[in-house]
Amino acid sequence: MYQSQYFIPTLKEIPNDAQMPSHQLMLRAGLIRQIAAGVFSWLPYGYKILKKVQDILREELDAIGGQEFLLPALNPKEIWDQTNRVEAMGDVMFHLKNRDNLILAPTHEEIIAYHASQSIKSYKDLPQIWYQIQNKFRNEPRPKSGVMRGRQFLMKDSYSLDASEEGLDISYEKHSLAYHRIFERCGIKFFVVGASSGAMGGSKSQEFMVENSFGEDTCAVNYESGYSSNMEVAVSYVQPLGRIENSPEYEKFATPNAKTINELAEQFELEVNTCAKSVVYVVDSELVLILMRGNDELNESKLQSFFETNQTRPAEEDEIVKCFGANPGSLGPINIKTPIKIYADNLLKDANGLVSGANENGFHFKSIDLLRDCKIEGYSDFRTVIAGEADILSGKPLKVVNAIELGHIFKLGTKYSNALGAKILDENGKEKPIVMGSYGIGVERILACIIEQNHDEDGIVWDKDLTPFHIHILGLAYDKSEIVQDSCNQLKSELEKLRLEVLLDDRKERPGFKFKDADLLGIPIQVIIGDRGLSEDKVELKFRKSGEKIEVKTTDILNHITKFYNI
RNA sequence: CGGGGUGUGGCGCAGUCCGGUUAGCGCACUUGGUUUGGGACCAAGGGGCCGCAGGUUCAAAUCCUGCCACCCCGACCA
Repeated sequence: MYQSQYFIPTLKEIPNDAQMPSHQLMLRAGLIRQIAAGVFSWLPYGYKILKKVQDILREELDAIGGQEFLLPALNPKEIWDQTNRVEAMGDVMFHLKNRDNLILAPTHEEIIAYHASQSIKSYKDLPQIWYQIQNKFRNEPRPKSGVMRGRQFLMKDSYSLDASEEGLDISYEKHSLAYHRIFERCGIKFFVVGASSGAMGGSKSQEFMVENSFGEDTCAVNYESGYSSNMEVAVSYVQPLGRIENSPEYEKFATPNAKTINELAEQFELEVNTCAKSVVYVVDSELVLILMRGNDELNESKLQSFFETNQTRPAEEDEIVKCFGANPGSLGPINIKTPIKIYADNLLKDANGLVSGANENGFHFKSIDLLRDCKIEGYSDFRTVIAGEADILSGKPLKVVNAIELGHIFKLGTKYSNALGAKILDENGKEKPIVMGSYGIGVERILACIIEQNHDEDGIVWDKDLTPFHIHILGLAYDKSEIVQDSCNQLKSELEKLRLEVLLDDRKERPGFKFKDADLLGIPIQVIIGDRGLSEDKVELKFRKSGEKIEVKTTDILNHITKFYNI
């Protein structure tokens, strides 16, 4: 490819709209251009590498028996009504104004289940793995970070269809392995976390995450022990409070200036951990009290999975006052004006000797015994893990990091097959719903993550195993020097015979300009060919990653390159 | 949806508070010349409905009203 004829509009300056390094570089190196918030065009240089990422996805999915589909972006609303997801998705789903019975598909579980229901009738037809690599449409409230979160985005989605839970386990495991291979081949450092299944339904679910300060998820990790978990479900080892010997009757005492746990602990010389904090939530429009240890923070995701609902919110002050007869700051499990259900964090299980609010402004109780003095409906892990706490695997400190969700694998179960009537007859002639799994990867996110992990101040640094071009030939004074032209073109055709992809900078630009552009584009090897070197029968080789530059004889250049690419 | 910010040539910005030449600068672009191994220099050019609409005024990029777009924080995120 001659660069003078290749549309690759590079930018010297960082576009004002881009914050994330990968976003900046994708714009600067001419991979993408934004067309609206969360909507991007892929330019030739970007699309070239994006297709290579897709090749990897296809190879690895084909390797586990996947079959590629091309599914429509326009879907009949009727099919989506059968799983009630038009309502569940709400504003996230794009609707059409002038064709009300169609929607833009945000994902394709329904369509897959629909096809299965039509044509899969027997356990003998299973298992199947069906996948697609296509644009999905979601009306994201706030697109951000370039292709990281868009309203139209490319997704690899696969779906497994099995006759049994055991079959699903196998399909799920196959995907897990395929995902490991995919991300390894992309050269991405990642980790896997257990995740909450959210509104998708289903049982087991894991996310493939990439540590990144711009990531929208938060995870607790310890790379040494291998512990990693989304903060939604992360746990750590913390000693429960337990019971103390001496357990007198609880007793009210005045705490006029103590509104927070810290103030209370400080003024009365108490252990923060023995103060039970009262957190009031509205769960499915019912007020509940959650007792937390000291300054532990309630984790709303854990609360939601405990109550199996996503309808939760902190109670408003007026609701609290009305129910408890006291203001926040003096709340506790005893003497509630209108008794409500009380739950407590595992660390407080059966504890005594606690201090908590007396539900009377300015007063607290001490020596509370949860076994004796109040009724706890249930204990669970409600607390948010804090960085530095002990990892449950190794006891070593946990790190809390931001992360990008690259892939997600789900055991869906029978939710969609039941809703769409995707049923089979088993060995005994008994009708059963197909057991499904769903497995997604954000294709453009892969590219963004590669660039996040492989760039420097000069530009992108592609890996030799995944790069738009293998060699970047920089012809210095190409337009003036016939000998440079001949030399460049000869090398180009020799390399192309070896099936290596070559970008030849034949533009009428000054050397410095070409060097800067080449570093920005990030092709692994630059071959710098100019009159100066050729006069001594030499060219220069620059390795983008290390920055190392070597002068080699023109007769040796091919050897160096084939060695680098192992061919 | 709440809060904040920004819209001026392809990109990055100044000018807006305090209205008044022909709207300016750097990069990019065109032509000519000199240069040519890390984003050259000189000269001459081309390119703007100053986000859109309405209003105030003799006069609006600048003041007022409404709207739109984009970015950031939050909420949300199958």
